[in-house]
Amino acid sequence: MYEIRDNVSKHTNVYDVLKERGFIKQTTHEEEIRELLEKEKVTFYIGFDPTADSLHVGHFMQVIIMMYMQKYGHTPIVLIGAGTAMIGDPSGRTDMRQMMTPETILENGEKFKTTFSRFIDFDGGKAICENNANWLLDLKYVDFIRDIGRHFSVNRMLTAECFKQRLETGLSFLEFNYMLMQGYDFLELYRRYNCKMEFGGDDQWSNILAGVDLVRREEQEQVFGMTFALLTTSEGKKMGKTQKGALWLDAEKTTPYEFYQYWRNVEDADVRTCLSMLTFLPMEEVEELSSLKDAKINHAKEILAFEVTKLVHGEEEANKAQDAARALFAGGGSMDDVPKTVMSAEKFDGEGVGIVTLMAEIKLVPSKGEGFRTIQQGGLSIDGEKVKDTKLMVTKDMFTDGQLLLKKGKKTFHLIELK
RNA sequence: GGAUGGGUGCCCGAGUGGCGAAGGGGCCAGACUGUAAAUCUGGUGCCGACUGGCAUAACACCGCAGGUUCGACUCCUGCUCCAUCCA
Repeated sequence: MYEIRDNVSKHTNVYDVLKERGFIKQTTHEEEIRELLEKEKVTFYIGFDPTADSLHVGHFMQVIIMMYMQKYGHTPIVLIGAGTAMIGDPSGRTDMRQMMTPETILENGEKFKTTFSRFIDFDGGKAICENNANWLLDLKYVDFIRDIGRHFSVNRMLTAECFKQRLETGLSFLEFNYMLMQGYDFLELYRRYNCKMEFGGDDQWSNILAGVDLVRREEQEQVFGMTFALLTTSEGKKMGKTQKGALWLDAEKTTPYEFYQYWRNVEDADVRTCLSMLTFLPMEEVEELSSLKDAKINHAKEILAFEVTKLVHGEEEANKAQDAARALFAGGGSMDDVPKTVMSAEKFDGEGVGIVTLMAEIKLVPSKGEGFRTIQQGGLSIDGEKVKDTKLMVTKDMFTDGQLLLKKGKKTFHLIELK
């Protein structure tokens, strides 16, 4: 469990804290929300559809919001969307999501739950974990459209931002229903837990409004919604995407070292946003670090990378990742935690192993063809020396203390260790 | 159900008988640098240890299956999926 320190902000109202950090994008009622958060302990919810087997950085932003809310005394409901995942949210998509089997959805949901409990305290009702499969799957079609469907105007839905794109490329009735499902979630949570707010990424705005509306119509009660900026680069591209796909929180899918490197390499222009939204450093410190210029900003990036890695993978892993990065890029330091493969020494007896074969074997390149190309283009070095010959045989005597460091391109390192 | 248009490599997208398929994006590498950006250059089917091999070996040769042809992404037939309009 990660604890947010008290010095994170001078503000006492979490609304001001979130505002200060640049999270808030749209609100249904700004003043009322601020006031409510000031006066009351509020129960709020954020939904997560288990469409993958690990959370990614986009989800993580939402988790951070919940951490802030919890720190300031409010009660988060983590809503696992096993029910809604059966439908698939069309928001911001140009094509339909692939249908998922209930088994995968269930499994993913379980993994989500474990991850959440690393950041949010579920003890003694301080947070609640719910699953909308609990009510959505048992709905009766006719009852549902009579009771809930009647509150939704198709005319209005069609004008909603989230369907705009899909009206051009095609939208099935299945997906069209997503909004009703999500709206209904809010109603259920209001009834069960007196949940008064729904938060989400800015792409969830239409869905959130649907819920706020529905609760008002069904219960004659005012509830609230708020969306948060999506994590984007200064050029508006989504952050947290790597060539391999998303940047996952699960160490199996994205190693702490890779995770660290991602943040170590963000663009100068994005340092501020990242520090502010993804770390709990006090704002003065954020300002100070992000105002560093030229090469000095690397210092800020190092802190960013360390802090975010620490948050996600713990201090020990963060230290290891940092040590490894320093050893590789700055020279010196411990090579213990550099990405590596241990291989048996006999393998390198006699003729040895072809360099390209070796590269492919340790997954430094996806195919041997790529390996040849890399070497031909001068993209590979061994222990700091550029490899010119694609026919190079790697033998035992090339290792120093049983280690050999391969470097592909500028930033990809891999250590081979003999055993 | 009918009519029309369309399915091309990671993505977008050209191509109407010689294509391992233009162009762009992305990605990889080189130069410059600060593990940044921008810019410029090269590369990007697979295999491989080489100026070679492979589509009767594959995830992967232009949606799938046949046919015409010396030769098919290109022509023909059937199927399938998508979009638009009509019912």
